[in-house]
Amino acid sequence: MNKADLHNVLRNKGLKITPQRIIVFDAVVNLGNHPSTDKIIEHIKNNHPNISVATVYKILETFVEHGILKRVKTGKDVMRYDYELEKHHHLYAKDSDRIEDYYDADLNQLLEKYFEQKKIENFKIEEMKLQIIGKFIENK
Amino acid sequence: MNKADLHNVLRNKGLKITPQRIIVFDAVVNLGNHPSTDKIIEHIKNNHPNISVATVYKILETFVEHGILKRVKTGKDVMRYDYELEKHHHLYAKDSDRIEDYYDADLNQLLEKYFEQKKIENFKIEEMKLQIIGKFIENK
DNA sequence: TCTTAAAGGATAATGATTATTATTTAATAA
DNA sequence: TTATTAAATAATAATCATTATCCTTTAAGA
Repeated sequence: MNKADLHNVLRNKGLKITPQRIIVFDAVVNLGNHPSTDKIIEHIKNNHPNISVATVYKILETFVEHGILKRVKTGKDVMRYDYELEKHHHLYAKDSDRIEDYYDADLNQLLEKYFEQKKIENFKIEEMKLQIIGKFIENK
Repeated sequence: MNKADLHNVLRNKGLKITPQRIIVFDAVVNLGNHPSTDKIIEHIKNNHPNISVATVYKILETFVEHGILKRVKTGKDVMRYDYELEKHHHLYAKDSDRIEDYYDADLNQLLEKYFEQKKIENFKIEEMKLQIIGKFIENK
């Protein structure tokens, strides 16, 4: 999902293409992904002060309903949003509360193969997400 | 972590062993694990109506700080608690919002082996949690 | 027991989210 | 291009979970 796709997706779903929706989507993208509601609202307040907070909440809700964004959760108490729909996992550092996407086709394949053999009783797998918890190492 | 251990853990951490703490811990265990704050408070209200809600919040916070409980997050908006400290993953059904623990030593080994070879740049792995999303199949 | 720091209880305050309702607007067709 | 209308937005009030405050009680150790 990128900015250009948004138009089409909204149209296909029968949702109106409004400036507010574009602005909210841009905000999530510009904030580098995984922003919290706070961050999104703050960003929009700065750049488009005439958009109502209630509208932002409603748009986020609409986007999640229609699969345009996903909600991500960490151990902390805030909701965060993710616009990348391509299959990926998350690197998460508790101390800094930082999240990064982690793409790894080999890993996906490994997991899929594994669960083709090893069936889980009474459960049909649709999707798998690995949360890799640790520390980011800053290189000086 | 089981009920019997709680005493020792509290004592070792220099935390006081209070009836309220025991009751909150029991509530989480009795609720079958992964209960939401709501469920915990409701359960305690029914069985011990003289415990303050604020106290329950404070105890949950204390338990998380000291690793006695962990917070679990789903895609939904509520906080849930997990007392099982043994390494495990989660089966999660979006529709019913149900979570089950999933133990799989082979899987743990597979993942560990995989990441021994495949290093992630600038990241030191401490822990991995697989969230397996899908549907529970009820058998009639 | 006595002492004291820690913990609990009650309630107010906070703050994020949701609901409400009037107004505006995007989309469609005439 | 304009008119129509359902959908979307804005503003604000209401809600509700969580946190803070402050006073009282209690667990733990001397």
